Amino acid sequence: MSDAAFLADPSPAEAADALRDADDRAVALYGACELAYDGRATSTLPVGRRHVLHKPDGTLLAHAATGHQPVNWLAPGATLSVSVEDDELRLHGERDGETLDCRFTHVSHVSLLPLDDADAEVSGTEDDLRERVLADPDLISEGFRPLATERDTAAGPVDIYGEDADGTRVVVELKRRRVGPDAASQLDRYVDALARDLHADAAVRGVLVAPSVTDRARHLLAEAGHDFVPLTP
Amino acid sequence: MSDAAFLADPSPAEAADALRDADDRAVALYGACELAYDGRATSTLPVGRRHVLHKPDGTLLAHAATGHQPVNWLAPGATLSVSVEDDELRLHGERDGETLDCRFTHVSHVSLLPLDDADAEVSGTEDDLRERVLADPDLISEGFRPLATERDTAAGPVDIYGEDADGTRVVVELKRRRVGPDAASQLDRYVDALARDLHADAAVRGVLVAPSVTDRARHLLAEAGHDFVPLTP
DNA sequence: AAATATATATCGCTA
DNA sequence: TAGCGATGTATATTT
Repeated sequence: MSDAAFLADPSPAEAADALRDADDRAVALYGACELAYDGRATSTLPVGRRHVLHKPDGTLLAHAATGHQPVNWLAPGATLSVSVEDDELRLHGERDGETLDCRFTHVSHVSLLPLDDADAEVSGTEDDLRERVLADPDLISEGFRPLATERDTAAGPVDIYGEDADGTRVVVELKRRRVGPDAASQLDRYVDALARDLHADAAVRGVLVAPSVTDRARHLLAEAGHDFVPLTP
Repeated sequence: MSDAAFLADPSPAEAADALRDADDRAVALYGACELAYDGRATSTLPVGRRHVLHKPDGTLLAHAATGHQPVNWLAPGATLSVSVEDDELRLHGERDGETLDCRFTHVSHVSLLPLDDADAEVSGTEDDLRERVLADPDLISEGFRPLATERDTAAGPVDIYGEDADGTRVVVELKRRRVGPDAASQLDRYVDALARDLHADAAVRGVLVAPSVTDRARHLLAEAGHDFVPLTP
């Protein structure tokens, strides 16, 4: 792969050439530009100083002064067109009917950056929580026996499906974070679906496993007769 | 605000000084670094070439070759500590019990970038959809009369609350995108809650407004007796 | 390609 | 501050 390269105060044509010669390098642009997105919604931004990053996978990110999120972007897979019109650098990204246009009134800096890809090994996810429950099923309730993970139902796959000490079928829904009403509804859908899958009169117990639960979710769980088991990943 | 500044091949100490002198400017670093995140989860990445952006609001973003999402990050509000140890630049970000450490084995480039903030005017949102329905309530059903928006219930605020041509109470839930089972459950919660708020025997009709629905969601709606109105923002 | 659920989601609003 | 829902959510997995 080519080396990193940096251009200070390039002309629009030089900036355009840099973008075209990027190969597998990411391109970071700094300058003043106007942004216009159209696709899932429509958004325009007046000229302002931004940091624009184009990755070799087509990702296009325009960052303003604040926030984790780019102020405008295109997801991976976009194709970029570069041109110079009226002595201005213009980027036109397109992907799946979405477009993002950047009109640079001034380009202050262009960097060509070889970046390494890397999958971060993340732990503390819902998968880890599941491993923990499977390793010690008594965490759910004394004598709980897991029978399957990702068991399919009409409502979708259930995190853990198993049996109580007294033979009652149990649906376990795992959440790594404090849960709200959505998780209670989700568990409810699974329990309903499983009860039908089995038999009209089959008793199915629902268990929500999470670090904690909001009041409203606790209420929903109680109403539906489901249990909550506090457990932190 | 200070001007933009660019440093090529800075020493670790020079890079650290640049970060400390950033004032209200964002700092973009390019080089090889090892990343370690700990907080809501745990993640480590071996040394690799990355693009790291630190914004004046504390946001810290580390980008690898692919993807919209940073490979590691801290949300706005983080505080950054900069140091040089073993002749290496080290960043330590901290926020609300979360930490992100960047150990640079080599810094190739540092930029100090004044960025403008900007709120993008976005159209095509759920708010726009609501305006459209309020302007032409017949879109819901012939003779529908909106009575309130964001009407509070025990389950949360309802998008639009109103009355049918025949006086039946109606709960309208708006979605700007194709909806799945979650939206059907949400509408169901609202309808249940409103029926209780009013009277035990009050009939409440649920209407989901969205461009389209998935099969499973359609089933859930049908089971609960709710209606679907196709409408694209 | 479509559907479904997760995420270190982030962001904005409201009580 | 916590809860709650929207987001141009992105991303992974499975069908």
